[in-house]
Amino acid sequence: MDKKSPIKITLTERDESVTITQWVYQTLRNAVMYGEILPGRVLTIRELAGILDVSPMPVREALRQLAAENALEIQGNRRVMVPKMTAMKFNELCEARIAIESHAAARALPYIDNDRLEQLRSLDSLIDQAQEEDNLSQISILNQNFHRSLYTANPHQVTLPLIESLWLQLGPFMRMATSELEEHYLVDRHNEAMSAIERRDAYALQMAIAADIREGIAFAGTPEMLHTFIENSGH
Amino acid sequence: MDKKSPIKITLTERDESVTITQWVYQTLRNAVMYGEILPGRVLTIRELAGILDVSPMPVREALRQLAAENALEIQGNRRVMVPKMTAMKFNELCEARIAIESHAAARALPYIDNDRLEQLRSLDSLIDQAQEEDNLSQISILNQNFHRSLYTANPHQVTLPLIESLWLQLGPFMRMATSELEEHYLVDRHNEAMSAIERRDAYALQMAIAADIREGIAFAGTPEMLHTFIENSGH
DNA sequence: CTTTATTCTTTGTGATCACAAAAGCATGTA
DNA sequence: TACATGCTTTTGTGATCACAAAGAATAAAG
Repeated sequence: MDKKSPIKITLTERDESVTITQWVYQTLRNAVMYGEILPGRVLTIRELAGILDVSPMPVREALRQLAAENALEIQGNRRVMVPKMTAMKFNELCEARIAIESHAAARALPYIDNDRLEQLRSLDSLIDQAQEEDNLSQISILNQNFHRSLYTANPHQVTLPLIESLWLQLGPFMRMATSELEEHYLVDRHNEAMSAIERRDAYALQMAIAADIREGIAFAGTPEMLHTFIENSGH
Repeated sequence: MDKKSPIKITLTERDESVTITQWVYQTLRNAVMYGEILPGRVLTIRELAGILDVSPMPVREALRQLAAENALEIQGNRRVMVPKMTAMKFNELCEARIAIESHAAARALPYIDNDRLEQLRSLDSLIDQAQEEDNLSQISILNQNFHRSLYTANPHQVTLPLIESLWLQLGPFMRMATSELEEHYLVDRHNEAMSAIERRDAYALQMAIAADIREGIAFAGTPEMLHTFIENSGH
């Protein structure tokens, strides 16, 4: 029955107020994000429908949406798979993150009021706390929240969906990166960012965000780590 | 029957080799791109299915895909509409274009070989030609092709889908912009870009691309033009 | 043993239907 | 006039089915 790797997807309780399609979408999105599905794995509608115990219809819609967000790849022969990663593509994704996110940060800066600043401070200290506790997955989540909170300060925000698409494509590697974070995190870039925000220094903020991204993914960029990853991608 | 504006969508012959969903997707995408559907207009699956003379199913899928690409907006109450434009949002979209596209151009530069260079030159001269003939819609299309051809030189390209999403959101305004292009196009930025490419000067290329985008949309950014646009958006 | 041809199975696509939620609409009340 | 209330219609969601194309497996031929 299950030719390929059996696919173990973390299932969460479905909130009644949410449509089945939305639930399937979130479930699959998390599965991709957390690397639960190997790159290169071919996904079939009926198989996923069986695993998630829903009809094929919501799966169809969720897959199409994820494909549109570049989280999944539609092969010429109308088949869907998790895209494979390469060292070069990984590099491009990181550089794209830096370009877009530092831009988004600078564009958000004028809109940061006291409430937002307080929220960012709170997230910052939560990250420090999680870092002391070595709670790696928590760090990863809080870090994303920090970035998101920063960018969404801009009420005319248009880049966040693009940024989220990049996060989704980097997926498991963003987590991988944080797994060795402590050793290399010599400078707390978030504190730098906070200070730049308080001084209303757009350029310094961009530098801090760029450094934060670059340092957070530096190791994943090292040959060893990438190699293990690309190997899994290969087949 | 038709409560709102009747929706006049340009229909093209459907190629047999293409799925109905893909054809519907392209048709609706063009309709949004060319401003055939007013912003704020609520779209219903069945209405579109009737207009396009297909079953509701392909329309459902196409709508979801376009929504994922930020071409359409899903309101809280599971309804789909063409997003309204505001002056601020328009500005954000333009600035985002500049940030991402100049980045994409710089990243593509090392990969531009002679074939690509020749292709760009050819497009450049076609644009000059269309400009002499005042063929505005042709200019708009060729201009997009020029940008696309430049960015896709990079074989590890990851930003093009994001850029296309921005183009889609700017949609009709990119055309609007070109309608007064001739008067303001004092400097041919494409020639500047070509020259930068030949000199392998990444910084100059970025500046040329940024200027090209900024000048191409400058008038749309003027109060008058935006006002007429936002008025239509308003209701 | 390898390669080609044929059958059988799997899978995406698209159509149709049932249902519940949302929207529209008319009527009634302050 | 403005706002609430009950009814009707519209609409998105999700399930099921038929079908053609793609894949996999088996058989036949070199």
